[in-house]
Amino acid sequence: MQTAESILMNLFPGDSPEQSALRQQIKPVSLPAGQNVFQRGDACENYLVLVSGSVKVQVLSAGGREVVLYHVKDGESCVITTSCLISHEAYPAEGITEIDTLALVIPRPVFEEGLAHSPVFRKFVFSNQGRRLGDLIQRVEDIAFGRLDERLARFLSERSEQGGKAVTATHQELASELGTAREVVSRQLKVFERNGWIETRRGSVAVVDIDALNEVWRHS
Amino acid sequence: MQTAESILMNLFPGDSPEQSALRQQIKPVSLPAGQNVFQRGDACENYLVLVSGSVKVQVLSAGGREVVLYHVKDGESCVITTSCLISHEAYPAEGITEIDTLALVIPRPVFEEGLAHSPVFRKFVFSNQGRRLGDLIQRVEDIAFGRLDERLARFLSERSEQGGKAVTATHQELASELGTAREVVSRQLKVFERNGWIETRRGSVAVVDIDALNEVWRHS
DNA sequence: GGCTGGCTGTGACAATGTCACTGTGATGCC
DNA sequence: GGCATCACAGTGACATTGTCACAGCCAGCC
Repeated sequence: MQTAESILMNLFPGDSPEQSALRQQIKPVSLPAGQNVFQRGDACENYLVLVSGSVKVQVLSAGGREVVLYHVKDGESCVITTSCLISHEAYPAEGITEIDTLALVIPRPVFEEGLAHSPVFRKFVFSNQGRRLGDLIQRVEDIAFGRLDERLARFLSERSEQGGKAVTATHQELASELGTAREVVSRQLKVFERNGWIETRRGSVAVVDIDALNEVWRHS
Repeated sequence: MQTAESILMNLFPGDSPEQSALRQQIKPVSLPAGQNVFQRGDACENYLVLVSGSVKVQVLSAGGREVVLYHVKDGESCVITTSCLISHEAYPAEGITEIDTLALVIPRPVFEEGLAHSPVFRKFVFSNQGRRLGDLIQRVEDIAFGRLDERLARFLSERSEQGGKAVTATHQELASELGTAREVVSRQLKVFERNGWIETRRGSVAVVDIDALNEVWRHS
Protein backbone atom coordinates (compact mmCIF):
# COMPACT_ATOMS: atom_id res chain seq x y z
CA MET A 1 0.00 0.00 0.00
CA GLN A 2 1.35 3.36 -1.01
CA THR A 3 1.42 6.38 1.23
CA ALA A 4 0.81 9.98 0.26
CA GLU A 5 4.52 10.64 0.77
CA SER A 6 5.75 7.83 -1.40
CA ILE A 7 3.48 8.86 -4.25
CA LEU A 8 4.49 12.45 -3.88
CA MET A 9 8.19 11.64 -3.92
CA ASN A 10 7.65 9.46 -6.93
CA LEU A 11 5.92 12.10 -8.98
CA PHE A 12 8.09 15.01 -7.88
CA PRO A 13 11.45 13.53 -7.00
CA GLY A 14 14.59 15.48 -6.26
CA ASP A 15 16.10 17.42 -3.39
CA SER A 16 16.56 20.79 -5.02
CA PRO A 17 14.84 23.78 -3.40
CA GLU A 18 12.57 24.13 -6.45
CA GLN A 19 11.37 20.54 -6.20
CA SER A 20 10.71 20.77 -2.57
CA ALA A 21 8.90 24.09 -3.07
CA LEU A 22 6.61 22.33 -5.54
CA ARG A 23 5.99 19.51 -3.11
CA GLN A 24 5.10 22.03 -0.45
CA GLN A 25 2.15 23.14 -2.53
CA ILE A 26 0.67 19.67 -2.80
CA LYS A 27 -1.64 18.77 0.03
CA PRO A 28 -3.43 15.56 0.87
CA VAL A 29 -7.17 15.71 1.46
CA SER A 30 -9.28 13.14 3.15
CA LEU A 31 -12.83 12.65 1.94
CA PRO A 32 -15.57 10.61 3.60
CA ALA A 33 -17.61 8.06 1.63
CA GLY A 34 -20.43 9.53 -0.42
CA GLN A 35 -18.77 12.90 -0.76
CA ASN A 36 -19.17 14.85 -3.96
CA VAL A 37 -15.70 15.49 -5.39
CA PHE A 38 -16.75 17.48 -8.43
CA GLN A 39 -19.97 18.25 -10.23
CA ARG A 40 -21.00 18.72 -13.78
CA GLY A 41 -20.30 22.30 -14.76
CA ASP A 42 -17.64 22.89 -12.12
CA ALA A 43 -14.46 24.57 -13.19
CA CYS A 44 -11.42 22.41 -12.71
CA GLU A 45 -8.54 23.92 -10.79
CA ASN A 46 -6.67 20.98 -9.33
CA TYR A 47 -5.23 17.73 -10.47
CA LEU A 48 -6.19 14.85 -8.23
CA VAL A 49 -4.27 11.68 -7.48
CA LEU A 50 -5.91 9.04 -5.36
CA VAL A 51 -3.71 7.66 -2.61
CA SER A 52 -6.36 5.25 -1.38
CA GLY A 53 -10.09 4.82 -1.74
CA SER A 54 -12.41 4.87 -4.72
CA VAL A 55 -14.26 7.52 -6.70
CA LYS A 56 -17.02 6.80 -9.19
CA VAL A 57 -17.45 9.12 -12.12
CA GLN A 58 -20.95 9.23 -13.57
CA VAL A 59 -23.40 11.25 -15.62
CA LEU A 60 -26.97 12.00 -14.64
CA SER A 61 -29.86 12.14 -17.05
CA ALA A 62 -32.65 14.68 -16.93
CA GLY A 63 -34.97 11.96 -15.66
CA GLY A 64 -32.62 11.10 -12.79
CA ARG A 65 -31.12 7.98 -14.30
CA GLU A 66 -27.40 7.65 -13.92
CA VAL A 67 -24.59 5.82 -15.69
CA VAL A 68 -21.24 5.14 -14.13
CA LEU A 69 -18.45 5.91 -16.59
CA TYR A 70 -15.57 4.47 -14.61
CA HIS A 71 -14.02 4.17 -11.17
CA VAL A 72 -10.80 5.75 -10.00
CA LYS A 73 -8.80 3.61 -7.58
CA ASP A 74 -5.62 3.73 -5.52
CA GLY A 75 -2.70 5.38 -7.26
CA GLU A 76 -4.77 6.51 -10.23
CA SER A 77 -5.98 9.81 -11.50
CA CYS A 78 -9.06 10.78 -13.44
CA VAL A 79 -9.17 11.41 -17.22
CA ILE A 80 -11.86 13.97 -16.98
CA THR A 81 -9.94 16.00 -14.49
CA THR A 82 -6.83 15.87 -16.61
CA SER A 83 -8.63 16.88 -19.75
CA CYS A 84 -10.58 19.67 -18.13
CA LEU A 85 -7.52 21.01 -16.42
CA ILE A 86 -5.59 21.10 -19.65
CA SER A 87 -8.30 22.47 -21.88
CA HIS A 88 -9.83 24.79 -19.31
CA GLU A 89 -13.28 23.33 -19.76
CA ALA A 90 -15.94 22.60 -17.16
CA TYR A 91 -16.45 19.09 -15.84
CA PRO A 92 -18.89 17.17 -18.05
CA ALA A 93 -19.70 14.61 -15.34
CA GLU A 94 -19.66 14.23 -11.58
CA GLY A 95 -17.40 12.37 -9.19
CA ILE A 96 -18.43 10.84 -5.88
CA THR A 97 -16.37 8.93 -3.33
CA GLU A 98 -17.59 5.39 -2.80
CA ILE A 99 -15.57 4.77 0.32
CA ASP A 100 -13.37 6.91 2.54
CA THR A 101 -10.73 8.32 0.30
CA LEU A 102 -7.38 10.04 0.55
CA ALA A 103 -6.17 12.14 -2.39
CA LEU A 104 -3.36 14.49 -3.30
CA VAL A 105 -4.50 17.87 -4.52
CA ILE A 106 -2.16 19.37 -7.08
CA PRO A 107 -2.95 22.98 -8.00
CA ARG A 108 -2.97 23.92 -11.65
CA PRO A 109 0.36 25.82 -11.63
CA VAL A 110 2.17 22.90 -10.04
CA PHE A 111 0.48 20.54 -12.48
CA GLU A 112 1.65 22.59 -15.45
CA GLU A 113 5.10 22.92 -14.05
CA GLY A 114 5.25 19.16 -13.61
CA LEU A 115 4.02 18.51 -17.13
CA ALA A 116 6.59 20.85 -18.55
CA HIS A 117 9.63 19.69 -16.65
CA SER A 118 9.11 16.25 -15.18
CA PRO A 119 9.14 13.28 -17.54
CA VAL A 120 8.08 11.03 -14.69
CA PHE A 121 5.08 13.14 -13.92
CA ARG A 122 4.16 13.47 -17.59
CA LYS A 123 4.34 9.75 -17.99
CA PHE A 124 2.16 9.21 -14.96
CA VAL A 125 -0.46 11.65 -16.14
CA PHE A 126 -0.79 10.17 -19.57
CA SER A 127 -0.45 6.52 -18.84
CA ASN A 128 -3.66 6.95 -16.88
CA GLN A 129 -5.39 8.48 -19.87
CA GLY A 130 -5.06 5.51 -22.17
CA ARG A 131 -6.67 2.98 -19.89
CA ARG A 132 -9.55 5.26 -18.99
CA LEU A 133 -10.29 6.05 -22.55
CA GLY A 134 -10.41 2.35 -23.23
CA ASP A 135 -12.88 1.98 -20.38
CA LEU A 136 -15.08 4.66 -21.82
CA ILE A 137 -15.10 3.14 -25.25
CA GLN A 138 -15.89 -0.22 -23.74
CA ARG A 139 -18.82 1.40 -21.99
CA VAL A 140 -20.15 2.81 -25.24
CA GLU A 141 -19.87 -0.61 -26.81
CA ASP A 142 -21.60 -2.39 -23.95
CA ILE A 143 -24.49 -0.01 -23.81
CA ALA A 144 -24.93 0.20 -27.54
CA PHE A 145 -24.54 -3.48 -28.41
CA GLY A 146 -24.53 -5.57 -25.28
CA ARG A 147 -27.37 -7.68 -24.00
CA LEU A 148 -28.38 -6.96 -20.47
CA ASP A 149 -28.40 -10.54 -19.25
CA GLU A 150 -24.84 -10.98 -20.44
CA ARG A 151 -23.60 -7.77 -18.90
CA LEU A 152 -25.33 -8.46 -15.60
CA ALA A 153 -24.08 -12.02 -15.43
CA ARG A 154 -20.59 -10.85 -16.15
CA PHE A 155 -20.71 -8.09 -13.62
CA LEU A 156 -21.95 -10.38 -10.87
CA SER A 157 -19.43 -13.02 -11.74
CA GLU A 158 -16.48 -10.64 -11.72
CA ARG A 159 -17.53 -8.87 -8.59
CA SER A 160 -18.14 -12.06 -6.67
CA GLU A 161 -14.75 -13.48 -7.49
CA GLN A 162 -12.93 -10.67 -5.81
CA GLY A 163 -13.76 -11.23 -2.18
CA GLY A 164 -16.42 -13.75 -1.34
CA LYS A 165 -19.50 -14.89 -3.08
CA ALA A 166 -21.87 -12.03 -2.33
CA VAL A 167 -22.03 -8.83 -4.33
CA THR A 168 -22.97 -5.88 -2.18
CA ALA A 169 -25.02 -3.53 -4.29
CA THR A 170 -28.62 -2.42 -4.55
CA HIS A 171 -30.50 -2.97 -7.77
CA GLN A 172 -30.19 0.75 -8.40
CA GLU A 173 -26.42 0.58 -8.13
CA LEU A 174 -26.25 -2.37 -10.46
CA ALA A 175 -28.43 -0.48 -12.93
CA SER A 176 -26.09 2.52 -12.86
CA GLU A 177 -23.07 0.35 -13.45
CA LEU A 178 -24.73 -1.27 -16.41
CA GLY A 179 -26.32 1.86 -17.83
CA THR A 180 -29.89 0.68 -17.51
CA ALA A 181 -32.93 1.13 -15.26
CA ARG A 182 -33.52 -0.41 -11.87
CA GLU A 183 -36.67 -2.31 -12.89
CA VAL A 184 -34.81 -3.99 -15.70
CA VAL A 185 -32.15 -5.20 -13.30
CA SER A 186 -34.77 -6.44 -10.86
CA ARG A 187 -36.50 -8.42 -13.58
CA GLN A 188 -33.30 -9.97 -14.80
CA LEU A 189 -32.17 -10.85 -11.28
CA LYS A 190 -35.49 -12.61 -10.77
CA VAL A 191 -34.82 -14.70 -13.83
CA PHE A 192 -31.36 -15.64 -12.57
CA GLU A 193 -32.83 -16.43 -9.19
CA ARG A 194 -35.54 -18.67 -10.66
CA ASN A 195 -32.75 -20.49 -12.49
CA GLY A 196 -31.08 -21.07 -9.15
CA TRP A 197 -27.94 -19.14 -10.10
CA ILE A 198 -28.18 -16.47 -7.44
CA GLU A 199 -30.07 -15.52 -4.32
CA THR A 200 -31.17 -11.96 -3.82
CA ARG A 201 -31.09 -10.27 -0.46
CA ARG A 202 -31.79 -6.73 0.49
CA GLY A 203 -28.80 -4.73 -0.70
CA SER A 204 -26.81 -7.68 -2.01
CA VAL A 205 -26.81 -10.63 -4.35
CA ALA A 206 -25.36 -14.01 -3.41
CA VAL A 207 -23.86 -15.94 -6.28
CA VAL A 208 -24.78 -19.62 -6.06
CA ASP A 209 -23.70 -20.95 -9.42
CA ILE A 210 -20.92 -18.86 -10.89
CA ASP A 211 -20.33 -21.29 -13.72
CA ALA A 212 -23.84 -20.85 -14.98
CA LEU A 213 -23.39 -17.07 -14.90
CA ASN A 214 -20.15 -17.32 -16.81
CA GLU A 215 -21.90 -19.51 -19.31
CA VAL A 216 -24.30 -16.67 -20.06
CA TRP A 217 -21.74 -14.17 -21.25
CA ARG A 218 -18.85 -16.34 -22.37
CA HIS A 219 -20.49 -17.06 -25.63
CA SER A 220 -24.21 -17.60 -25.58
CA MET B 1 -7.62 27.22 -44.86
CA GLN B 2 -4.38 26.01 -43.34
CA THR B 3 -1.61 24.34 -45.24
CA ALA B 4 0.60 21.51 -44.08
CA GLU B 5 3.48 23.98 -43.83
CA SER B 6 1.66 26.52 -41.73
CA ILE B 7 0.52 23.88 -39.27
CA LEU B 8 3.98 22.40 -39.13
CA MET B 9 5.62 25.76 -38.47
CA ASN B 10 3.04 26.47 -35.81
CA LEU B 11 3.64 23.28 -33.91
CA PHE B 12 7.40 23.17 -34.32
CA PRO B 13 8.52 26.77 -34.72
CA GLY B 14 12.08 28.01 -34.69
CA ASP B 15 15.02 28.20 -37.04
CA SER B 16 17.59 26.28 -35.06
CA PRO B 17 19.12 23.21 -36.68
CA GLU B 18 17.44 20.98 -34.09
CA GLN B 19 14.00 22.36 -34.87
CA SER B 20 14.44 22.02 -38.53
CA ALA B 21 15.78 18.48 -38.08
CA LEU B 22 12.57 17.63 -36.24
CA ARG B 23 10.47 19.14 -38.98
CA GLN B 24 12.34 17.06 -41.51
CA GLN B 25 10.99 13.93 -39.91
CA ILE B 26 7.36 14.96 -40.24
CA LYS B 27 5.80 14.01 -43.51
CA PRO B 28 2.40 14.77 -44.95
CA VAL B 29 0.34 11.83 -46.23
CA SER B 30 -2.60 12.01 -48.49
CA LEU B 31 -5.39 9.49 -48.01
CA PRO B 32 -8.32 8.81 -50.31
CA ALA B 33 -11.90 8.71 -49.01
CA GLY B 34 -12.88 5.42 -47.39
CA GLN B 35 -9.35 4.54 -46.44
CA ASN B 36 -8.69 2.70 -43.22
CA VAL B 37 -6.35 4.82 -41.10
CA PHE B 38 -6.04 2.50 -38.14
CA GLN B 39 -7.77 -0.63 -36.91
CA ARG B 40 -8.71 -2.05 -33.61
CA GLY B 41 -5.70 -3.86 -32.19
CA ASP B 42 -3.13 -1.95 -34.22
CA ALA B 43 -0.11 -0.66 -32.40
CA CYS B 44 0.20 3.09 -32.52
CA GLU B 45 3.48 4.50 -33.73
CA ASN B 46 2.65 7.93 -35.08
CA TYR B 47 0.83 11.00 -33.98
CA LEU B 48 -1.56 12.28 -36.62
CA VAL B 49 -2.66 15.84 -37.27
CA LEU B 50 -5.31 16.45 -39.90
CA VAL B 51 -4.51 19.26 -42.29
CA SER B 52 -7.73 18.86 -44.21
CA GLY B 53 -10.41 16.23 -44.60
CA SER B 54 -12.34 14.15 -42.10
CA VAL B 55 -11.84 10.89 -40.28
CA LYS B 56 -14.53 9.00 -38.42
CA VAL B 57 -13.59 6.94 -35.42
CA GLN B 58 -15.92 4.06 -34.65
CA VAL B 59 -16.27 0.71 -32.94
CA LEU B 60 -17.71 -2.42 -34.49
CA SER B 61 -19.83 -4.95 -32.66
CA ALA B 62 -19.58 -8.68 -33.06
CA GLY B 63 -22.83 -8.62 -35.01
CA GLY B 64 -21.49 -6.04 -37.45
CA ARG B 65 -23.25 -3.03 -36.00
CA GLU B 66 -21.14 0.08 -35.67
CA VAL B 67 -21.16 3.22 -33.59
CA VAL B 68 -19.33 6.37 -34.54
CA LEU B 69 -17.50 7.80 -31.54
CA TYR B 70 -16.47 11.12 -33.07
CA HIS B 71 -15.08 12.80 -36.14
CA VAL B 72 -11.68 14.36 -36.55
CA LYS B 73 -11.65 17.46 -38.73
CA ASP B 74 -9.22 20.01 -40.14
CA GLY B 75 -6.50 21.06 -37.75
CA GLU B 76 -7.46 18.50 -35.15
CA SER B 77 -5.90 15.36 -33.81
CA CYS B 78 -7.42 12.21 -32.38
CA VAL B 79 -7.72 11.41 -28.66
CA ILE B 80 -7.36 7.74 -29.17
CA THR B 81 -4.16 8.13 -31.08
CA THR B 82 -2.76 10.43 -28.44
CA SER B 83 -3.67 8.12 -25.60
CA CYS B 84 -2.41 5.01 -27.30
CA LEU B 85 0.81 6.65 -28.29
CA ILE B 86 1.48 7.79 -24.77
CA SER B 87 0.43 4.66 -22.98
CA HIS B 88 1.75 2.22 -25.56
CA GLU B 89 -1.58 0.47 -25.89
CA ALA B 90 -3.27 -0.89 -28.99
CA TYR B 91 -6.02 1.05 -30.71
CA PRO B 92 -9.41 0.19 -29.17
CA ALA B 93 -11.36 1.44 -32.21
CA GLU B 94 -10.92 2.05 -35.91
CA GLY B 95 -10.51 5.18 -37.99
CA ILE B 96 -11.68 5.65 -41.56
CA THR B 97 -11.40 8.67 -43.84
CA GLU B 98 -14.77 10.02 -44.90
CA ILE B 99 -13.43 12.25 -47.64
CA ASP B 100 -10.01 12.77 -49.21
CA THR B 101 -7.72 13.69 -46.38
CA LEU B 102 -4.31 15.20 -45.85
CA ALA B 103 -2.52 14.55 -42.58
CA LEU B 104 0.83 15.12 -40.95
CA VAL B 105 2.49 11.99 -39.66
CA ILE B 106 4.60 12.61 -36.60
CA PRO B 107 6.73 9.63 -35.50
CA ARG B 108 6.75 8.73 -31.87
CA PRO B 109 10.26 10.06 -31.08
CA VAL B 110 9.41 13.45 -32.57
CA PHE B 111 6.12 13.44 -30.71
CA GLU B 112 7.86 12.77 -27.43
CA GLU B 113 10.50 15.35 -28.13
CA GLY B 114 7.78 17.89 -28.87
CA LEU B 115 5.87 17.04 -25.71
CA ALA B 116 8.98 17.41 -23.64
CA HIS B 117 10.31 20.66 -25.06
CA SER B 118 7.62 22.56 -26.92
CA PRO B 119 4.92 24.27 -24.85
CA VAL B 120 3.04 25.12 -28.05
CA PHE B 121 2.98 21.53 -29.17
CA ARG B 122 2.02 20.32 -25.72
CA LYS B 123 -0.82 22.77 -25.60
CA PHE B 124 -2.02 21.70 -29.01
CA VAL B 125 -1.96 18.03 -28.12
CA PHE B 126 -3.93 18.43 -24.95
CA SER B 127 -6.42 21.06 -25.94
CA ASN B 128 -7.72 18.47 -28.39
CA GLN B 129 -8.17 15.92 -25.64
CA GLY B 130 -10.73 17.81 -23.60
CA ARG B 131 -13.23 18.37 -26.36
CA ARG B 132 -13.06 14.80 -27.59
CA LEU B 133 -13.60 13.40 -24.18
CA GLY B 134 -16.66 15.59 -23.86
CA ASP B 135 -17.91 14.19 -27.16
CA LEU B 136 -17.44 10.66 -25.92
CA ILE B 137 -19.30 11.31 -22.70
CA GLN B 138 -22.07 12.97 -24.64
CA ARG B 139 -22.27 9.87 -26.76
CA VAL B 140 -22.66 7.65 -23.71
CA GLU B 141 -25.39 9.90 -22.43
CA ASP B 142 -27.27 9.98 -25.72
CA ILE B 143 -27.19 6.25 -26.20
CA ALA B 144 -28.05 5.46 -22.60
CA PHE B 145 -30.78 8.03 -22.02
CA GLY B 146 -31.76 9.65 -25.28
CA ARG B 147 -34.86 8.95 -27.29
CA LEU B 148 -34.24 8.04 -30.86
CA ASP B 149 -36.74 10.44 -32.39
CA GLU B 150 -35.11 13.33 -30.57
CA ARG B 151 -31.60 12.36 -31.54
CA LEU B 152 -32.54 11.78 -35.15
CA ALA B 153 -34.46 15.04 -35.41
CA ARG B 154 -31.55 16.88 -33.92
CA PHE B 155 -29.02 15.25 -36.15
CA LEU B 156 -30.99 16.04 -39.30
CA SER B 157 -31.62 19.58 -38.20
CA GLU B 158 -27.99 20.30 -37.41
CA ARG B 159 -26.66 18.65 -40.52
CA SER B 160 -29.10 20.41 -42.81
CA GLU B 161 -28.27 23.84 -41.46
CA GLN B 162 -24.68 23.58 -42.50
CA GLY B 163 -24.88 23.61 -46.23
CA GLY B 164 -28.29 23.32 -47.83
CA LYS B 165 -31.37 21.48 -46.83
CA ALA B 166 -30.48 17.93 -47.77
CA VAL B 167 -28.55 15.59 -45.55
CA THR B 168 -26.45 13.17 -47.55
CA ALA B 169 -26.33 9.91 -45.66
CA THR B 170 -27.72 6.43 -45.99
CA HIS B 171 -29.93 5.05 -43.27
CA GLN B 172 -27.04 2.85 -42.26
CA GLU B 173 -24.80 5.87 -41.79
CA LEU B 174 -27.42 7.66 -39.77
CA ALA B 175 -27.80 4.57 -37.61
CA SER B 176 -24.06 4.45 -36.94
CA GLU B 177 -23.98 8.09 -35.98
CA LEU B 178 -26.82 7.58 -33.57
CA GLY B 179 -25.68 4.25 -32.19
CA THR B 180 -28.72 2.29 -33.29
CA ALA B 181 -29.80 -0.12 -36.05
CA ARG B 182 -30.67 0.72 -39.61
CA GLU B 183 -34.23 -0.55 -39.43
CA VAL B 184 -34.94 1.68 -36.51
CA VAL B 185 -33.75 4.71 -38.42
CA SER B 186 -35.82 3.72 -41.45
CA ARG B 187 -38.94 3.43 -39.33
CA GLN B 188 -38.41 6.74 -37.65
CA LEU B 189 -37.69 8.48 -40.94
CA LYS B 190 -40.96 7.12 -42.27
CA VAL B 191 -42.76 8.67 -39.33
CA PHE B 192 -41.11 12.03 -39.99
CA GLU B 193 -41.95 11.72 -43.66
CA ARG B 194 -45.60 10.96 -42.97
CA ASN B 195 -45.66 14.07 -40.81
CA GLY B 196 -44.40 16.03 -43.79
CA TRP B 197 -41.20 17.10 -42.06
CA ILE B 198 -38.77 15.47 -44.44
CA GLU B 199 -38.60 13.70 -47.78
CA THR B 200 -36.45 10.64 -48.13
CA ARG B 201 -34.45 9.91 -51.23
CA ARG B 202 -31.98 7.21 -51.94
CA GLY B 203 -28.84 8.12 -50.02
CA SER B 204 -30.13 11.40 -48.65
CA VAL B 205 -32.86 13.07 -46.63
CA ALA B 206 -34.36 16.43 -47.59
CA VAL B 207 -35.48 18.55 -44.68
CA VAL B 208 -38.81 20.19 -45.41
CA ASP B 209 -39.85 21.57 -42.05
CA ILE B 210 -36.84 22.23 -39.86
CA ASP B 211 -38.89 23.97 -37.20
CA ALA B 212 -40.95 20.88 -36.65
CA LEU B 213 -37.78 18.83 -36.28
CA ASN B 214 -36.36 21.29 -33.80
CA GLU B 215 -39.60 21.13 -31.89
CA VAL B 216 -39.06 17.40 -31.38
CA TRP B 217 -35.82 17.66 -29.47
CA ARG B 218 -35.91 21.14 -28.01
CA HIS B 219 -38.09 20.09 -25.20
CA SER B 220 -40.78 17.60 -25.99
C1' DG C 1 -31.55 -6.26 -71.72
C1' DG C 2 -30.18 -8.92 -67.39
C1' DC C 3 -27.08 -9.17 -63.08
C1' DT C 4 -25.35 -7.62 -59.10
C1' DG C 5 -24.82 -5.23 -54.92
C1' DG C 6 -26.08 -1.71 -52.01
C1' DC C 7 -30.06 0.66 -50.23
C1' DT C 8 -34.70 0.72 -48.35
C1' DG C 9 -39.27 -1.06 -46.48
C1' DT C 10 -41.91 -4.16 -43.53
C1' DG C 11 -43.93 -7.49 -40.31
C1' DA C 12 -43.35 -10.22 -36.41
C1' DC C 13 -41.36 -10.77 -32.42
C1' DA C 14 -37.94 -10.23 -28.42
C1' DA C 15 -35.70 -7.20 -25.31
C1' DT C 16 -35.52 -3.09 -22.88
C1' DG C 17 -37.28 1.33 -20.95
C1' DT C 18 -40.93 3.80 -18.52
C1' DC C 19 -44.67 4.59 -15.46
C1' DA C 20 -47.41 3.93 -11.72
C1' DC C 21 -48.08 1.52 -8.43
C1' DT C 22 -47.65 -1.98 -4.09
C1' DG C 23 -45.14 -4.47 -0.77
C1' DT C 24 -41.52 -4.87 2.69
C1' DG C 25 -37.63 -4.49 5.70
C1' DA C 26 -34.74 -1.31 8.49
C1' DT C 27 -34.47 2.49 11.45
C1' DG C 28 -35.50 5.82 14.65
C1' DC C 29 -38.90 8.06 17.55
C1' DC C 30 -42.80 8.24 20.64
C1' DG D 1 -43.89 -2.17 21.81
C1' DG D 2 -46.27 0.60 18.12
C1' DC D 3 -45.76 3.67 14.48
C1' DA D 4 -43.99 6.73 10.89
C1' DT D 5 -40.64 7.04 7.44
C1' DC D 6 -37.69 5.90 3.85
C1' DA D 7 -34.88 3.34 0.93
C1' DC D 8 -35.25 -0.94 -1.45
C1' DA D 9 -37.60 -4.31 -4.17
C1' DG D 10 -41.47 -6.51 -7.10
C1' DT D 11 -44.96 -6.15 -10.75
C1' DG D 12 -48.15 -5.26 -14.63
C1' DA D 13 -49.11 -2.58 -18.53
C1' DC D 14 -47.49 -0.34 -22.07
C1' DA D 15 -44.12 2.30 -25.31
C1' DT D 16 -39.91 2.15 -27.55
C1' DT D 17 -36.17 -0.01 -29.52
C1' DG D 18 -33.50 -4.06 -31.35
C1' DT D 19 -33.39 -8.25 -34.18
C1' DC D 20 -34.45 -11.31 -37.77
C1' DA D 21 -36.00 -12.63 -42.05
C1' DC D 22 -37.39 -11.31 -45.72
C1' DA D 23 -38.90 -8.58 -50.32
C1' DG D 24 -38.59 -4.79 -53.41
C1' DC D 25 -35.96 -1.42 -55.78
C1' DC D 26 -32.53 1.41 -57.86
C1' DA D 27 -27.91 2.25 -60.17
C1' DG D 28 -24.28 0.87 -62.41
C1' DC D 29 -22.09 -2.65 -65.27
C1' DC D 30 -21.60 -6.52 -68.42
